[in-house]
Amino acid sequence: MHRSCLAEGVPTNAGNSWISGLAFPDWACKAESSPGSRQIQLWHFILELLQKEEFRHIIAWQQGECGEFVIKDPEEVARLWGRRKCKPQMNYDKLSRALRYYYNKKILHKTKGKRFTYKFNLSKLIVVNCPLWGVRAMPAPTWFWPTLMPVGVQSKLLHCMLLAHWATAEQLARQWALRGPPEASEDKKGSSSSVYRFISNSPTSVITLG
DNA sequence: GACGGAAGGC
DNA sequence: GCCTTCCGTC
Repeated sequence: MHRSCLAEGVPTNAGNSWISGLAFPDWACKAESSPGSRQIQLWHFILELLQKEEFRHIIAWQQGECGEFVIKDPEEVARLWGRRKCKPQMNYDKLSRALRYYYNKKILHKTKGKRFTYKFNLSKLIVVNCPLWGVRAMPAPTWFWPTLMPVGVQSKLLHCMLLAHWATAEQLARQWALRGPPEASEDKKGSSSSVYRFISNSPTSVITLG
């Protein structure tokens, strides 16, 4: 993998990634896993930054708002993005233009009235198998997991599911702090496909659910 | 600051 | 396709 201009301090994909004490496997953060592109996508990079404690002073999840985040230091985020893409002239004006292209794609939308605040679109994301939302684990409906699913579609679905999990990771961490992870509780029994199971398993095993 | 059109690169 | 760059508009 050549990233000669990758600067120190810029998040990479080496090893597992963490958010609020939850481990994400390598594949979850692989820039190269982005469908249709061999290069990292901006929204993926944003998620990388949001995952890491060390960048919390420049970009962070908005408390109490699932999927919403605030860019606290726009020029610094742009600088990091520019380093990652080997575009030293990158600035927030250009980065924000790229973010605005996500509006039509329903990946992001702007939180009106709040400066530098955006929100990942979670409205269409998967709510199944999320204990926090009171949805007991159930087999994924057939419309969601078709028997024959193109690789690209699988990847997109996984990205969507990841987003959903990221958005609830804070709450999960709090729950786990009180009750311990599902593997230590009775929740793991039966056909329950908990969030923990999704996170810890390989994408292949996730795909075969249902 | 935020938006979106246009052109262009890869 | 996904930006990057530039720019006019609000």
